[in-house]
Amino acid sequence: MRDSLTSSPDHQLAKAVKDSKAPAISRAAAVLRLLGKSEAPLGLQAIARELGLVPSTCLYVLRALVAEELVSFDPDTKRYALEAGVLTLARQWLRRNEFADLAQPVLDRLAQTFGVTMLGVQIFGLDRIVTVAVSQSAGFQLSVQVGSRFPALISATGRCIAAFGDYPDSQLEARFRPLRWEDPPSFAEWQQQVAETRRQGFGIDEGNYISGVTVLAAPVWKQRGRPSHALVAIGLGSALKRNGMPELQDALLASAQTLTIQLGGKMPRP
Amino acid sequence: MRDSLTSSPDHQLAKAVKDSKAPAISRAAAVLRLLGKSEAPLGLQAIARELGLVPSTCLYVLRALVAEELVSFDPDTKRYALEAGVLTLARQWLRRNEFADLAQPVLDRLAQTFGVTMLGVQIFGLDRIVTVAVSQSAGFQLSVQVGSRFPALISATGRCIAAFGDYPDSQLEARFRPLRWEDPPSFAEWQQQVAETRRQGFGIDEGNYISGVTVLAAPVWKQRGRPSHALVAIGLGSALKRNGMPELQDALLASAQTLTIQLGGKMPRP
DNA sequence: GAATGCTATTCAATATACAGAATGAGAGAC
DNA sequence: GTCTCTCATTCTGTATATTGAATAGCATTC
Repeated sequence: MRDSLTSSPDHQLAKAVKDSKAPAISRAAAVLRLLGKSEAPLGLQAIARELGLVPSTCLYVLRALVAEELVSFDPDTKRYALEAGVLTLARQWLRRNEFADLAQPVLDRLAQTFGVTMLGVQIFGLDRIVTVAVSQSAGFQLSVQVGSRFPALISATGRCIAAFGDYPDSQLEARFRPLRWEDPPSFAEWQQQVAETRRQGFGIDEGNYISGVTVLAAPVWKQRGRPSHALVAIGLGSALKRNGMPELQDALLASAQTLTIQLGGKMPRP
Repeated sequence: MRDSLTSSPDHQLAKAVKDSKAPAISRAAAVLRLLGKSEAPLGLQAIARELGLVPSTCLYVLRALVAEELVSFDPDTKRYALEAGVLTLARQWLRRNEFADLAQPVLDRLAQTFGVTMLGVQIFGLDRIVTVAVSQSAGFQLSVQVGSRFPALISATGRCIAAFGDYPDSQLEARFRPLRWEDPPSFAEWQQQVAETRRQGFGIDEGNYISGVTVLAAPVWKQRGRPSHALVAIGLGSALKRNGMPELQDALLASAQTLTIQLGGKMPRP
């Protein structure tokens, strides 16, 4: 997901449209994502220009999306925005997502016990991870955080993905290079940390991703092979050291193993 | 949204596909909704049969949705299900939904003060309402409830929509008839309650929708005209009577009026 | 082990969704 | 007031998405 500065016709979209036998769907998804990213409702031209679509085609896409209640249309301003229909889909997804269900009480318990923010994330290969469950020790604006996306190899979860995913180094490096850290490790340093992660069973990011913030991640398997999810603990570095890192590490690892078993998965080495 | 018993090719979909200039999008939306409704992942044939689609067309739709990460595909079982991409869209919608943002603290306060479950809902004409924010006095599985849909005229919110929407009686009755209540009022009784709602400024449902459960709803306006949202309080009838119904009514009405002003709307009678 | 269901998938013909130009419809400049 | 610029929208021919049949895979049954 490259940030599009001002107006750069979407190149990836052009390819997706060409290859697909249902290009309207790629266009529709691109429109939805653009509307999601935008701070304010957008007009037809703005959308068409940003995505490199012909205005008339774009209009038909938008009309179809409005008819499906995925996009709202204000007849006065002629502006389009996301509609609540997307919420309904998300709710349905959450309802039958086993991992989110099973992880939630675990996250709540760990967040409360150790005073950290806990995430349950789903892994999408080497591409990215998505937050699917959240528990915060203080305050509770749950739903706004669920659904966040991050590059796969960033922070502690990234070290887990690299450690247990069995990817060739060349692929890892290609994905590693463009990452943005506040305090970036070198690829060599990072590979050592990945090796350490493989040994310990969980990953640590000590202020690399965000200065002063320590992140722990333990992988969860749904099938044998590559991990499908992870449990993540996020805390201020100082707070974590005081509050017993070792205990949190043990608890995190144990919870991840329990979840793996509940999901019918298999840890890599018995 | 008619419940499709077993296998009834979707009639509404057929019409939507025909009228639209981008039928693939209607098909895609129908597939997403079907996958959302389904308890388990579905195979290609099952989806095509249920929606009345040609299997090959359905395959292309599914492939496009998989490419957009809105649908997941298990190569072993050849089954399709909703993917986490829908979550990301929902999160983006929530982030820039003014009503949900403004309503959340209000709902939290009312839920805690009166020991009731509070909802913020968005109104879609005479068709339906969608829950966009939730606060429960005990326990907190927020996200799973957000996104729920109900028929527009059901329960207390329905009386508000009828009272302040200025719809012709014939339309109201057509929408009223098919509603399912546990203890259904007659249309005449209901119209009296609607009149009462117009007088009081908020709607009450005392055990009609669900026996033993009292629901209060106060409308919120985003523009002049028809109400766009509502605040809803749900409690056991007995608990509500003890805990000071009048106070809750006043607080609900006051909060709805405050929200209306914050959203830049206008109450009907100055 | 062949046969019979069921799947998912490919393929070739054609109905139609789409691109691009032409037309309306407003908003602002002067 | 008129002109102009930009926006949304309609119109029309053609590349192509969709269709329905044909193929291929994979269990289960006989």
